Amino acid sequence: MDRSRCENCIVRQFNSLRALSKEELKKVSDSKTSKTIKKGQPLFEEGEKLNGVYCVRDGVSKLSKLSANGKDQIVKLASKGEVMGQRSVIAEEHSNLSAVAVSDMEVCFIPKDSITTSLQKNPNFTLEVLRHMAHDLKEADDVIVNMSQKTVKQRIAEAFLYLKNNFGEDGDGFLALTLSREDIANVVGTATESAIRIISEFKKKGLIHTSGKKIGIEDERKLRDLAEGF
Amino acid sequence: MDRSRCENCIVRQFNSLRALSKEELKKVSDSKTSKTIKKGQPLFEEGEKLNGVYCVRDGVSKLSKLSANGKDQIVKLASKGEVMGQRSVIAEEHSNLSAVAVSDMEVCFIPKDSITTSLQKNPNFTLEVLRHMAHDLKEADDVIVNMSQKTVKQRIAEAFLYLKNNFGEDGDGFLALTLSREDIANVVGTATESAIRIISEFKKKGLIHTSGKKIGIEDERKLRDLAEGF
DNA sequence: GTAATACTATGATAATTATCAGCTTTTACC
DNA sequence: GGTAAAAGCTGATAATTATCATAGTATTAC
Repeated sequence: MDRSRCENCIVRQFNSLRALSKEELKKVSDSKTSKTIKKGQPLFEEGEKLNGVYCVRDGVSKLSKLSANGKDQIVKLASKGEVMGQRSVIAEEHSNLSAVAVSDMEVCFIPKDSITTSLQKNPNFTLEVLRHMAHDLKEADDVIVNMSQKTVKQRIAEAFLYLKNNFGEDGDGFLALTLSREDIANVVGTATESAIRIISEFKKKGLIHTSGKKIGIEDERKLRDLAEGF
Repeated sequence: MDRSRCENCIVRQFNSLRALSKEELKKVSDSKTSKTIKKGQPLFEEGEKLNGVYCVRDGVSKLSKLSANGKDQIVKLASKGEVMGQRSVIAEEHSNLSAVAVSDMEVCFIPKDSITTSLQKNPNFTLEVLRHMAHDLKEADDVIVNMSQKTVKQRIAEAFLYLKNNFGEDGDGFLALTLSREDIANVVGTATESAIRIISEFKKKGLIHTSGKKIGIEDERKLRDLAEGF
């Protein structure tokens, strides 16, 4: 079985491409190109015109937006199965976000033509994309509320729980996705020093343990209570 | 001309319902009910199961989410032409937001059946809804960045500019949409007292003028500079 | 292997924002 | 039209968070 073909790609099960017909999928597969992206490399930049979407086969990318004060706000972390750049292609706008790999990645670039024609002809696919976007919008609403109503401490606690739930742990009990302290700060929207300070505090309190950049969750219950505001 | 019919409703031009066929529109119009909502009254509550969507003919509604600390975070203000509850109906989930009128409203309630059948059968409509949601998602991303990277002062300045751009001014140079100080605080995600203090400060500096609850923009340029961080 | 560079860490201090308390003004309602 | 309730306002203070400075530690490049 040729795993480089979309038809045989497991990742597809997780995203809206599964609603494509056999013929459509064949067309997509014929037009796509595979890319390997090293950790730290950009996939696309804010303001760039996207000629297609990126389907993540492996690895994780941060989607961020530069704010006026020069800091990057990470809006989302996209991993296996997620399609990046959909929003911009659908709205026919330049990208509002930058995408940079936070781990080595394997992605497929799908030119927008095959996407847009399917969007116009296959209601099932369009509806599937719509459902995904509805979900993303809900998540975005939740992020807005968390950002504006929770303290930095709560947001960091929540971020660790999020990382565990979405990316899991390695064999040694550390979070499988290792982010730099700066990236963690940019996820929760705070200064790097503040993030580091709170991480130290969590460590002292036995909520987490660390080894270099790696972070492991020690007391999930307490972390959750903290995130909820108790 | 019967203006109570969707076919003749101008508001429709602003939202995705314009992509419906004549027959679909007729069906929607036959099944919809018109409602008058007084300022302060709820349209629906967070967690409620929505059996349809609300199309705003007149007035403004706040869409908010209760946070753990008991404060309401206003995520969006919906006015003429906007469709509320779409996201929940599409995702087949309970609403993640509450909707409360911030001015007297006229809305049409459209049962979800006519929406979902059109979503399955009319790709143009689905695509139109998708485009709108893509736009909402971009706006949500922008809000996330503003919330996490800007100071309360900047966010309030921005909120006033937003109110002017989206709802305009009355004959006397006041913002057409009058929000309570508490609502303003809930839009920018701060304590009511902090919002009031900053409003007083803006007044002293000649950026705005007030009369009771009403707020008028005095120096748009300076307000914009402030919002941008200068 | 070592120098250069980026990342992590911590202290001191300043700025921002929240909270609590008390007061005045406005609004709503009988 | 009077009164209770709600909303608006201000001061004092505490808590949170950012900023600046500095130093240790890890990574990378040559």
